[in-house]
Amino acid sequence: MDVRTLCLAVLSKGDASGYEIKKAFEEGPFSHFQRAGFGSIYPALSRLLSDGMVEARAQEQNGRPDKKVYSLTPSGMAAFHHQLEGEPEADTFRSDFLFLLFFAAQIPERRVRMLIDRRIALYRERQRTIEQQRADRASSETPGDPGHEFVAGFGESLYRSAADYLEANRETLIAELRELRKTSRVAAE
Amino acid sequence: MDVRTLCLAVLSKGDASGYEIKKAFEEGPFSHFQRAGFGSIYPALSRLLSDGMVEARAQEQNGRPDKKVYSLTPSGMAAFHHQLEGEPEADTFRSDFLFLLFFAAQIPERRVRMLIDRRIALYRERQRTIEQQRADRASSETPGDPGHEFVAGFGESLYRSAADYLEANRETLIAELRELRKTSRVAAE
DNA sequence: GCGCCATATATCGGAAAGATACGTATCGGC
DNA sequence: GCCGATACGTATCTTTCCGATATATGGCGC
Repeated sequence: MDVRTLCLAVLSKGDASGYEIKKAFEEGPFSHFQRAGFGSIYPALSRLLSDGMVEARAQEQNGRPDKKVYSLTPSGMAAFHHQLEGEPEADTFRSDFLFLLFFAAQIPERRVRMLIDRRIALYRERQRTIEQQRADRASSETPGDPGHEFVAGFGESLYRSAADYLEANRETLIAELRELRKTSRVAAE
Repeated sequence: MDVRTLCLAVLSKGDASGYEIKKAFEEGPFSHFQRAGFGSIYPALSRLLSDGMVEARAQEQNGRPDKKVYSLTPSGMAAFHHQLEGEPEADTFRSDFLFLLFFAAQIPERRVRMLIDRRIALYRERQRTIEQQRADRASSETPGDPGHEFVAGFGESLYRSAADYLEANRETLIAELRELRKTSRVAAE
């Protein structure tokens, strides 16, 4: 998904400024499976504007510089729905963490341990964040959007599995690394 | 991880040409958590070469154009190990699939069903691929590298969880979408 | 004999990301 | 009363990256 489409998606949920769109990718529900920075959002909005897919109005603010609030035009809405009809591209997953652990045999045991522990904490935190957000939505009056809930559940489930795996296999890895080091020391003699 | 480091990583496992490095990211164990295309690999190798981190020798081949086989220099090996000491950047996960499902309420039921079914098949296939590769390694003489096995196990486990979640929640999602459509029809009357 | 696929190197253009610049306002601590 | 951190807000610049493309050859099936 290119950043233009992502902007259309955010705007389909309500008007927003460039800054607010960025926040949607930092904190909102999108944050777990899409992202975009200022370097992509502002050029995307300019182009959407000149293509007539969004409209902008300057909103005065006391003190702060004007906010440019963008809203979807009918043409932009149509373009967004057209994008929803296309075939999804393959997911991308990139992990420096797994890259490092792949070379665990070249890393001191203490550091391996620390890397894994930190990662478990991170995954647990993400898991709890999603749980919390879902609980908040569940307690509010409006029934949650089924798609939103399904996606949130997917994320929650994956973070839990990831943390579970790390917890379950951490000691085995450490033990195997020790064994390996012992063997290679013997071989070197 | 920038592509230069990724090239060093592949070369640390043995000499290779640019084409072979690409294949390592398409089929090898790296493929599940890092990737790189020709457009990044060749420039990266040129720069590593001029920085003295790799050496190249042309290997003649009958018919085919010469293969340029790169190998790590001591300086390149040092740079690689230095990279292993740095703090890993945050993982990136991007999914058009989840993006689409987030907007499931705007998508026809048949298509939602198809998208999920295809995705389950994809995850199961990936899961089985890793299982197969691990089984092959287990049956060979050489004991697997603990880091490699740990990372492979992580991937296998995640693909399984992802497929399990989709299977377990597919019908619930569809039912909720039907309910939603019924309600909004009633509301429109 | 034709097209397609695998091997193989290399570049180009566009998209994207991170860093940075430029500004204002608030809030807490010292 | 001042300083730094944080939040709000728009925008560009440079590096990096990726997909498409160009160029070549050989094998295989049809």
